[in-house]
Amino acid sequence: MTQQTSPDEVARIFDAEVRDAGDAPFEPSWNVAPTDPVTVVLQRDDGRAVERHRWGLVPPWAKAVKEGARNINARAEGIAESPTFRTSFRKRRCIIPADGFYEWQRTGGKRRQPWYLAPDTDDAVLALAGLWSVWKDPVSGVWVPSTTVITTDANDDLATLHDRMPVLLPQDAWAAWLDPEVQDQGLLLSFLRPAPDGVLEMHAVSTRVNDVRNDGPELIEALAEGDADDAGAGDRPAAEEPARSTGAGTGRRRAAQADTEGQGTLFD
DNA sequence: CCAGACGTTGTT
DNA sequence: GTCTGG
DNA sequence: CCAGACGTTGTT
DNA sequence: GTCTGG
Repeated sequence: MTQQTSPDEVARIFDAEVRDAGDAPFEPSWNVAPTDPVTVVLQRDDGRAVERHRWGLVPPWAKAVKEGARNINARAEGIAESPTFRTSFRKRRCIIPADGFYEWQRTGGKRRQPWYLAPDTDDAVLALAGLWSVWKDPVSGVWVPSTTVITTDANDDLATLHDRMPVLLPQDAWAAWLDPEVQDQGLLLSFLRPAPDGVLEMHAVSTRVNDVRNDGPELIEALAEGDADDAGAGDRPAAEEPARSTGAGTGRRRAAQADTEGQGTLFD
């Protein structure tokens, strides 16, 4: 996924407060990879918080943090029963604010063609449905917050790329999803369905995104027409010093007003 | 009772 | 932590 | 998700 | 083929 929106901006959009920014400082990213820190929105006792969690849910019984790597996604089907996810589904739901996400298309050959998907409404932030947990490292005693992205069937827009997609929560579902007091599993599960068609724009991008060492706004640039099989940089080594764009105009978005309006229209 | 799993993706 | 398999 | 490793002994 | 790292 991509996360360019700053925690402060996310806090405005979701009516939350930034917490725990120190542990995993925010950097805009166009290539958020498993085990990387991700910005999440969740409900604490004293209000909504924007935090940074490790991507890949580490269950409480894990012996090592790496065990979370397998849990980067949680299938919506069975999420209420699975030992790894059910407690989080009942008590620790969150939203992962993403500017866009990637899907890899199997082309028949070995190469996987990445596509970038983002709201067709400029300035909207996607609200990916997620779960979170905390795990205490038995060796160091350090508490590690972690998160997972819930997936469901792909909608028709994505069907040619892949058969799954992240769950996108419409704005009118945010409050119930984040509220740990809400226990109506039927209601919660009803949110976990494919997004309506037409809310996402998609275009093929360079295979540079396939290497986690690459990052920067160039990763989401559309390939020229007919270049879908282009190697990009997938068969070349990643840059030794990957670009972290600090250029003007990146990592910023316009007023939250526009964001919330955009989001509000996504599922009308 | 203890040991071992606990997950998703995609491929065959 | 909790469930399943043996 | 994709990329990259997948191994030991011994030497510098 | 399968696992680990990011």
